[in-house]
Amino acid sequence: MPVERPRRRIPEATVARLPVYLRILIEQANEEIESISSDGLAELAGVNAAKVRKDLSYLGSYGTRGVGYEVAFLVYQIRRELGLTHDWPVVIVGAGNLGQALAGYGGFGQRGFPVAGVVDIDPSKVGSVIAGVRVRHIDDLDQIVQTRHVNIGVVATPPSAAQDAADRLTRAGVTSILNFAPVVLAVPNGINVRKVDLAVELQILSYYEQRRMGVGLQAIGSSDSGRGASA
Amino acid sequence: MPVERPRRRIPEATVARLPVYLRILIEQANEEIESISSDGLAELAGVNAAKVRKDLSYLGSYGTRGVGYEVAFLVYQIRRELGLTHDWPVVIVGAGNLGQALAGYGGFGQRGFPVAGVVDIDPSKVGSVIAGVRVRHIDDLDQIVQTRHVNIGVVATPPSAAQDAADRLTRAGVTSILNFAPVVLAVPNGINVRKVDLAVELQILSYYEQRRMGVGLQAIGSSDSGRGASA
DNA sequence: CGGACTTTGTGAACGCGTGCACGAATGCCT
DNA sequence: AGGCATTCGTGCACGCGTTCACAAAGTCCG
Repeated sequence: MPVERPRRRIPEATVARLPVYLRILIEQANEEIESISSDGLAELAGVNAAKVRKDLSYLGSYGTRGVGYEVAFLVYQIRRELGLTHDWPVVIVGAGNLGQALAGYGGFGQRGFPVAGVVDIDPSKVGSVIAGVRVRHIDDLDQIVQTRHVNIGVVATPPSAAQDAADRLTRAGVTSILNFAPVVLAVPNGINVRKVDLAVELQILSYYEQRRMGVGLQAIGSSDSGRGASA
Repeated sequence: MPVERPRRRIPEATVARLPVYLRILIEQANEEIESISSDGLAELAGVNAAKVRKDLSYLGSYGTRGVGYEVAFLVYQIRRELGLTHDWPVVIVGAGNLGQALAGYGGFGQRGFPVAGVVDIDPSKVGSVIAGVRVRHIDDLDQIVQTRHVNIGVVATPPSAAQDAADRLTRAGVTSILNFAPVVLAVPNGINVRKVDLAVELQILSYYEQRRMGVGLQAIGSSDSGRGASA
C-alpha cells in the first residue's frame, strides 16, 4: 500500500491553478491573515468562487463552513499535493541570453527549484559563472543529473539545438522538461513536457488586437477570456 | 462594411495552435516543400490530424482534397488571420534580468514584434544600452507608446512593481499585456492579458513528478496529456 | 439555547473542445 | 474515360471543465 494515498486524479486545469492559489495564500500568510473565504481567494486569483471551492475540494474537505479556509493549513495541503515539500533541483541546458536570465532569476531557488547546473555545448561558454553557478559542458549532464538527483530539465537553447538537448536530458534520466525553444519536442512516452513560447504568446495577443481593429472596437476582452482579474 | 470580413469567431484553443502551425509551415517553405497534408502537419505539430483540419477550416476551405494544403498559401492565410501582416512593436517594462534577456532575444523582432523601447523606473538603469536599445525612464512610456503606435506591453518587473507597470501601460493606451511577473494583474475591461509564470510551470511539472513517485511508476505521460510529440 | 446568517461542498446542467467516422472532392494510373 | 487511392471538410458523440444552485454545517448573537 502506498505511503500517501493517491487521492482521486486532479484535473489538469485545477493543477494549473493550484500554484496561483498557493502564491496568494503565502502572501496572505505573510500579512498575518489566518483565514480566507473562497470568495476572497477567488477575487485575488481572478477566478470564480465556485471554481476555487471545487479546485480545493480535490485536495479534500479542508474548509470550515461559515468561516472559510485556514490559510496556513491550506498552504501546507497544496504544497503537499504539488510535491513541494522538498526541493526539485533543475538543470538548465543552454547558457545563452535566456539561460543566463533563468539562472539569474532568483525566483527559481526561492520557490523550491534550485539550479543544480547550467550546461552548454559551446566550450567558450563553459567555465564562466552565472549567478554563482559555473557553466559546465553538456557532456557533464549525466553526472549532474545523477549526483544531484535532477528530475526536471530546462531547455533554453536555440531552436536548432533543442531536440538534441531534449534527447540528452531524457537519456540522462530527466523525466520532466520545460521547453523554451520554439520547437515541438519529440520525447519518449512517460516524459512530461511543458512549453513556454514567447512568440506564440505575442501572436495570440496579435490576433485579438487585429480583431479589435477590424471589427470596429467592440470590446473583445470584456467577456474576460479566462485570464486576468476584473478589477 | 468592414474591409476584411470578420469570419466566424475562432476558438481560443485554435488561436493558440495557429502560431505553431505557422512556424512549422514557414520551416517547410524554407525547405522548398510546397504542399503538406493535415497528417504531415499534425505529426510535426504533435497533435491529431482531425484537429489540424478543423483548426484550418476556421480560416476557410483552403485545402485540396486528395492533395493537402499549399504551404505558401496557408502561411499567408494564417499570417493574415493572426494579424501578422504588419509588425506589432512592443514596449518592455523592467530592465532587470528578464527584461534584458527579452530585449536581447532576437526572436521577437524577427517574428514581427520589434522592441520599440525598454523602460525602467530605476534611474541608474536608464541610459544603458541593451541589444541596441537604450533603456529609458518609465515616465517616457506615454511618449513611446504614442509615437511608435505600441499596442502590446510586456511586464518584466519584480512582482511588487507589476501592477503599477500594468496601470501605466493601460493608461498610456496599451491594450494587450504579456505578464511575466508572478502576480494576477487587475486591468480595465477590454484589456487582454496573457501570463507567463515560470514558477507555475515548474510546479505543475512537480505535481506530476511527485505523483509518478507516489503511485509507483505507472506511466503518467503515456496518455499524452496534450503536449509534446509522440516521437 | 435557538434562530439567523455565513460559507462550504457537491450534484447537475451546460458549453466547449476533441476525436471519430464518413461523405465529398480531387488526382493519378491504366 | 473510369476506377482507385488519397485527403479534405464536417456532423456527431463523447468527455472534461465551468458554473449554478442548494443542502449541509458551522458561527455568532441576543
